[in-house]
Amino acid sequence: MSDLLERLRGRGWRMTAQRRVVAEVLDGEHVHLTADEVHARAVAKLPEISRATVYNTLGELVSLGEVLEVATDRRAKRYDPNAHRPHHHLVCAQCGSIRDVHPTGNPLADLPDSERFGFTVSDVEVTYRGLCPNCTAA
Amino acid sequence: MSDLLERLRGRGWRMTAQRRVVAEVLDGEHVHLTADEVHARAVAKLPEISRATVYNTLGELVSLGEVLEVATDRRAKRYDPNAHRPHHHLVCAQCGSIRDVHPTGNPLADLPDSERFGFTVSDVEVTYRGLCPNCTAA
DNA sequence: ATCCTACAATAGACAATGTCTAAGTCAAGC
DNA sequence: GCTTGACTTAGACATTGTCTATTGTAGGAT
Repeated sequence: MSDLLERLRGRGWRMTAQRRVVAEVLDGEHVHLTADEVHARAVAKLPEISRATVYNTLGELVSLGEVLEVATDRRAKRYDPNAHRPHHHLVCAQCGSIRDVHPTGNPLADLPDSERFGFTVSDVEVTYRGLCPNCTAA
Repeated sequence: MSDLLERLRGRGWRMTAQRRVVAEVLDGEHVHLTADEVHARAVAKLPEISRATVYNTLGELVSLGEVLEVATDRRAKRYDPNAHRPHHHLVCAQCGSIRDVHPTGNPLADLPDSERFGFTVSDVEVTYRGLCPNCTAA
């Protein structure tokens, strides 16, 4: 994730303790935290960080294309640091846990012109839903 | 949509003016209203209907499988009365307008076991994003 | 090493969407 | 036409996110 910090510095980002902490929290595979979860973990490392700063920083990371926003359910947006490898999501309908998945096939090719209604289609997002192993057992 | 009212009566629904109005508002193809939009249109027909009733009724229709919830963007949930014909959505990234689409292919078959992480996968939701004809022109 | 200044962080008010509760109302069966 | 329990209502409350005015500070200039 220090790669990330380097990249951001190269883009003229001013490096602050708050931004470093947010970037650290968002490190790893299959990480999909809500803004509030990011805030909670950031506070653990830097108690005086404010909610607004976390929201601002997340918004900046999204604008810069370093983090993806995922809206898999009706609740809070989640932030996915795995922005540089295209993927889709598998969501547990019960507990909300999320995994990154890489289906075969190309859904963009599956949308015929007659179904495009004159839109310029640029992107597609696939969300699989089901029960995770824990919730299946219960 | 009177089909719908009949089906609901058959399931023991008490028929009220409020529920009838909500069902009427949700009639048609490519209809994807937010709860507030449903409320606004319902008020036009029945001025004293309350917000809570609209939310309750929408929730009941979703539970009964007569209406789908669609969360295409970070904003309000939308309600899709086209619940009995499986379909996906094409969303304008600029203005948020939505069309129902029917892609070829079967994305469920495109998720190998090795990418299921022990989940029991039951459903898949595909959201295409792009610019609608209006927003492309602008 | 210290100073400046524009950019960043803060607290908290505000906004949008959705949920809950207590009390009153009414559809439908008797 | 009663009765009753399901339905509706108004508005308080909860959650998530945004904005603003003020204070602080990173990093270049001196």
